This record gives sequence, C-alpha cells and structure tokens, in this order.
Amino acid sequence: MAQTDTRTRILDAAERLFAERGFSGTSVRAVTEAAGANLAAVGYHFGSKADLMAAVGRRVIEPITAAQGAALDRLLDGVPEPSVAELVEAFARPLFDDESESGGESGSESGSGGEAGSARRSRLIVAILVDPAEEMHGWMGAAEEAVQDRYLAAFTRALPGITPEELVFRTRGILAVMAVDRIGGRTQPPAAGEANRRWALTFLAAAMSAPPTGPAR
Amino acid sequence: MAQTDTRTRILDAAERLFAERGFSGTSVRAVTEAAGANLAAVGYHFGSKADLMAAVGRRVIEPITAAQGAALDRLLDGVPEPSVAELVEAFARPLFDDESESGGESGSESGSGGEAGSARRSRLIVAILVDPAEEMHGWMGAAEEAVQDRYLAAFTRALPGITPEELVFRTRGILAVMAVDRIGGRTQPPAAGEANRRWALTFLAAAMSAPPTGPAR
DNA sequence: GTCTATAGAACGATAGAC
DNA sequence: GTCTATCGTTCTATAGAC
Repeated sequence: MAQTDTRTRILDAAERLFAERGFSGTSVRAVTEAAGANLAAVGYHFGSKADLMAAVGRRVIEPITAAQGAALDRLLDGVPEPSVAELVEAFARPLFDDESESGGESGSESGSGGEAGSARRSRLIVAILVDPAEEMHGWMGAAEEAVQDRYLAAFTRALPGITPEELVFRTRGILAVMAVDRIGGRTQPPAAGEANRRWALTFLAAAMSAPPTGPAR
Repeated sequence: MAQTDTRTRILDAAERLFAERGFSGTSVRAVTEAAGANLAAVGYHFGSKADLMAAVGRRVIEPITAAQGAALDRLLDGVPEPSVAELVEAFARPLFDDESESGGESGSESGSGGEAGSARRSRLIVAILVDPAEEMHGWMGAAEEAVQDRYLAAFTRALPGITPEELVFRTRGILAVMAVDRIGGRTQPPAAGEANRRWALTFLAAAMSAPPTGPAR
C-alpha cells in the first residue's frame, strides 16, 4: 500500500484547501490537482463539490463530537458536579487535538509534510465555523447539537447565576476563540499550536466563570 | 438629493454583500445589481473587485481605529493606570457600535431596511477578520497596527504578570469573540446585537484578567 | 459618468471511451 | 475506476458608443 486511495487523497487535499481558502475560494480543479487525481474523480466519488465538502466535514467532525461526548461522560462519572475549568477542557481539547483518533483512517500526509500535523484539523473546524457559504456547514447533524446541549446543561449546573441566553453566548465564545490564530496581524509564529491551546484554556476558563452580566443599566 | 451617488451606492451594497457572503462568494454583478448600477461602474469607480474591497474596508475600519485611539487617549488622560475592564471596553466598543460616526457620509439604506443598522458594520469587520481571501484584509494599514500596539502596551501595564506572547494571544481573543454571532447553530435571534455586546464585554473582561498560564507541565 | 457588448478565462458538471 | 473532451454557465475586466 505504497499509494493511498484516490478517494482518500481527494479528501485529504480538499480538507487542506477548504481550510486554507474557504469553500468559494477553492475550485474542484485545485483539489484534484493537489490530490494528483483527475478532475472527473470528484464527480464520480462524491457527486458534487458540495457533497465533497460534506464528506470532508463529517470525517473531521464526527470523531471530535464523539471525543467531546466521551470526555463529558468520563467527567460526570468521576464527579457529579465538574468545575467550569474541567468542562471547558473536556469540550475544547478535542477541538485542538489531532491524536485523539484511534482508527487507521487518516495518517497519510499527501505532500511533503506542510503543517506540523496538529492545527491542521482545527484549522478546518475554524473554516467550517466562520465560512459564510451554506455548503460549508449546512451538512452538520443532530449529533453535534446533542453534545452541545449536554455541555450547556452541565455548564448551567456549574454556573447557576447565568441566564440561559448568556450561557449560550459564552458557549459560542468557546468556539470563537478557536478562530484566534486565523485573525488579524500576520505577526504570529507559524507553529505556536501547543502554546495557543494552553493559553486558550486559561482564557476560556476565566471567561466562562465570569459573573453574570447585569440587566441593561 | 433624493438619490445617493452611484459610487456610494456601490460601496454600501458591497459592504453588505462582502459581509454576508465573503469576498470569493460575492460577484461584481451581485454588487452592481444590488446597488442598481451598471456592471462597468465598478471598473470605472474603483478599478477592480479587489480595489473595491479595499475601499469598502478602509471606509469602515478608519473611523473605528480613530475611535479606539481616542477612547484610549481619554482613558489615559483620566487615570494613568486604567483597569482591564476599562481597556477592554475602550477597545471593543467601537467595534460594535454604529453611531460613532459623526460625518454625514453614510445613513442611507439601499433597500427597505434589512439590518437594524447596528451589527451591520460589525458583521463586515468579522468578515474581514476571518475571510481567507487575501484581498479581504491585505489592504490594512499601519494605523490599525499602531493602535493595537498602544493597547498592547496599556494591557501590559494593567497585567504585569502575563508574558507578551500570551498577551498578544488574548488581544486577538478580543477580536475572535466579535465573531461569535457568526458561529455555529442557527438558533440565535436575529437582532440580539445589544445583549451580545454587553455579554461580550463581561466575557472579555474576565478572560483578559485571567491569571497567567503556567509553563508547560 | 453611464451604458452595451464582448473578450478571455475559469468554473462545475458530465458524457462516453477505455 | 480513470481518463479525455467538452458543454453551458459565470466570472472579471475592458473597449468603445453615447
């Protein structure tokens, strides 16, 4: 098995390009050329560009959702009322990590390396979250919402003073902070992934634990 | 002056469409049709699609950068060492507000209203921050960096225990949280702009004030 | 300054040979 | 399953009439 499946090579290339350039900014031709495949292969294997995006998205989101759910199970199994910091870590860590995968599905880098491995998938997650194209996130399913609802309930117990609406805002804030290394000044070092993750957990634990916002003054 | 300038109508339409669909997702045709202008007018008034984006971006960013600088001046003029919450508010409020404009430049909504007025410009800012297309943010200038550096220095004095790198991360976190209402579940109410702003300030003041992240354990 | 018309390239999708 | 070839559309940009 010196060479990967064409279908998998297309998925890998599309994952990288969609993350880097967004959905509208990536052409099917660019994907197939990066994958060393034929233009028509996307139509054959996936049907359309939007269907390719859905396949790419599901491949990266599903194990993360599962890891988030498992982490919450583990947490609630240990203590009935986990701390805010523990909840933040359980929810956010699978969004950053790469190695949480156990199956033999991925593991081949198409080209000569590129990204350090980490921050590759998290970049696609960010792209999915912020891309305005409907095709980029329209395929998301009920499993993701169910896990988010479970975390919302756990955060509600850990932060009883916060209104449900504000808590929804804060939970979205966790996802927004994931986008931090995509933002603004080009000044950032390219491979600060590990430090970024630890800084983000500090940042988010404090933010989630903030006292409730008072009523409009 | 019953009718606005063609050039201004194009800027208004482009501002809305770039914010909603991103740079690659917006065609020049869509802009001119929304503006009630001719396709060739973009070439005549701006030169190219990328130049149009730069004009749109500068029009929205410049008054915000000026307001951020003025707010910091006002703050430092009152007290030599402002609090973290004061700095967050001074930096973030111009990013949310619409009414900080004093000139008579804008003020005409092309269609029948649409957005409530607020959150219209902040949506473009978010789009500028997260869009992967180089044309969406490549035009940003030194004025924005200078203001960010001034805030970075002020935050450094207010938070002496944080390393400069972590502080840069947190400052980017402020911008990332701006993107919160673009994220994920469609569940959000459409015009929650005012509540979102207050929740964001609470969230960010707590996040910025977090104790330093320890060295890697 | 505004328009029509079009050049020239890139796009997504697919028919059909192998 | 992989390829070539191409259809029909849409794109940005611009020449040139008014």
